[in-house]
Amino acid sequence: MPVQNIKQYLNKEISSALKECSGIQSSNANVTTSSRPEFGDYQANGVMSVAKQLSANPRELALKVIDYLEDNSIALIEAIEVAGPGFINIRLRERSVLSMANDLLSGKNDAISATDSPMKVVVDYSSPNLAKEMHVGHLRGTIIGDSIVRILEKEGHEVIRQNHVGDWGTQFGMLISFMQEIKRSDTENIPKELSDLEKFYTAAKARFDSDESFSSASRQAVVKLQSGDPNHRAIWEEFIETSLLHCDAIYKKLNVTLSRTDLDSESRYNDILEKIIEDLERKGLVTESDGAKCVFLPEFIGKDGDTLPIIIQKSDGGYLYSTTDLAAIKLRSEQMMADRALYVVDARQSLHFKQVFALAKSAEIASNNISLEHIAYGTMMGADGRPFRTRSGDTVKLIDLLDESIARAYDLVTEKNSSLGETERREIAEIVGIGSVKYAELSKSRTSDYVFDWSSMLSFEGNTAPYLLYAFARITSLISKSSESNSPMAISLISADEERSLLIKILQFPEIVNTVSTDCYPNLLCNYLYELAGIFMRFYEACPILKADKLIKISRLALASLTATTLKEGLDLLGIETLEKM
RNA sequence: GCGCCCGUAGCUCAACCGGAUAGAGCACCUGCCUUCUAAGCAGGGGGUUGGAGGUUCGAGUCCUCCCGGGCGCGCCA
Repeated sequence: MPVQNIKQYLNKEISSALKECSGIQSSNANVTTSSRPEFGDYQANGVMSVAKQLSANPRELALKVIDYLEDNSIALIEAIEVAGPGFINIRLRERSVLSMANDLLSGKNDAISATDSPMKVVVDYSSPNLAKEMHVGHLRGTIIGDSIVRILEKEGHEVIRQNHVGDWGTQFGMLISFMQEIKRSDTENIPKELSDLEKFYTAAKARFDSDESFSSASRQAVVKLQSGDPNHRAIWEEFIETSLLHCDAIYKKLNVTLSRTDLDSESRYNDILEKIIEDLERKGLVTESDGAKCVFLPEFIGKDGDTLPIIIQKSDGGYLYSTTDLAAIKLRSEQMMADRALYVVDARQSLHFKQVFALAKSAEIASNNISLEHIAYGTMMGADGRPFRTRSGDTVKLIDLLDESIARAYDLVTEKNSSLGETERREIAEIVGIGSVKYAELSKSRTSDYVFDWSSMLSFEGNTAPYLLYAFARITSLISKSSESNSPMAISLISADEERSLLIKILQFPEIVNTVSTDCYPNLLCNYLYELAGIFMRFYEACPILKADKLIKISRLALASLTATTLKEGLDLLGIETLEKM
């Protein structure tokens, strides 16, 4: 079994050595990559805390661990030594590193191979509200979710995408009522502007907020829709289809893997919502409060120290988000038999999910075998530090942001590379523009709120997608210029520090991917790829390739080629396409 | 009022569940295109990690308090 994940491997080996030397079974070597290059390639930080438990001298314990490891001679390790208060510093053996890399180059091993414990994972993401067009706030969940899905699949898990679109809420009553009003009126100049769903929604909302009789008609309309009235149903279907066409267009443009078959609309649960309520009632969990059906779980305390309700049915008989979510959990647990269900949703909904998950578990709607996880992401803020809006108070349409990014990329490629033909520049602009926007979302830590800013979102310098794409394009160009491109390549020697750092960085790719698939932080993958590209750039500046002696030239070309493969694979996992030229 | 999240360079963000000298990009300054793509590279200035205590070999990270911000808290999703 070849070593794939170096960190994991070292951690396992050193941890067991530490257990052996200390007698403490819970010993963890806590191996990380070295914080400074002069310390080596990896370091073990765990000896000190174990030594404390024994009240032993940490350096002495570290020495014992090293002796033990040397007796068991681990091929990967070239040098190992104690440093500072009890760190263990490790330098990898060049021969082992080269052979690992060459196994990747020859195709003998894959950088990411299928896990031996595949899981069935439901990923609920994107989930726009179909009453309006997608706006910039929908970008984050869509992009992060799509990256997580790609990574899980790459690792060999079975992934079920679920786009839990909002198509069944109160706003549809409002839209239907408004549509009926327009159809009744004979004024020809009111456009039936379903092509601009956003305007239609805004107009309907204005009526809803200003006219009492309209808003109560709207509420009745929802009830009619939900009870299956054919007229209401027909108008509703018109809205949904229009809205889905918008979504399809956005997903296509964004290169997001969602399709119609992944739809998990709220409306599909309509018929079983009643059964969910009955089930909860039978289990004695439901309390009626002010006419609404609620479940009170003692661990949730709200205002004034009262127990917080989970409302599952409104006093007018309507169902809520909580109800459909419970129904979705039931499906995902009982029928899909998922091991994990990931909800990639804005952090502001964390209380909602805590409640729903807790209820699902205690009411046994979800089995004990499913792990329900809210993959929360931070809110997009405006420059004023409040959730993002434009000056007029409207949100920015997602499609406008994407088009702007592509337009700016087009101007830039025209300026940088005017010799390229029109269609080629359009292609480059598309990939650079979309890639930049996606990368801007992915590269920030998932949980923190972040400020929306056109210029940083659409920047093409520094830690951005174009930086990575540029590194890739340089390598493609190199390879196409070399006459050796067809001969089998291998990295035969390391003649410069830059080569060594690049090589080791490449081999760390699986470590990162593995971390992201469990913790769902794609920004770690972005950081990694940025560092990888940065190391490549330095290597490229410092080490001539095509002009080098034949042996070195072939070796460096192979290294560059492996860098390109890694970059491409990584960008692929982020859902970003690569370019041969830019 | 209660709960969750956050406060790191002028700005936007990192920091691998407590590790060694807190890193990038933008902006600013200085170099590098008759040699593999300058969307790049090399270098410079810029920090009491909001403040005060505490825990220990070691704290941006953990605990307490304070200041400041965001979000959530009964019929929206």
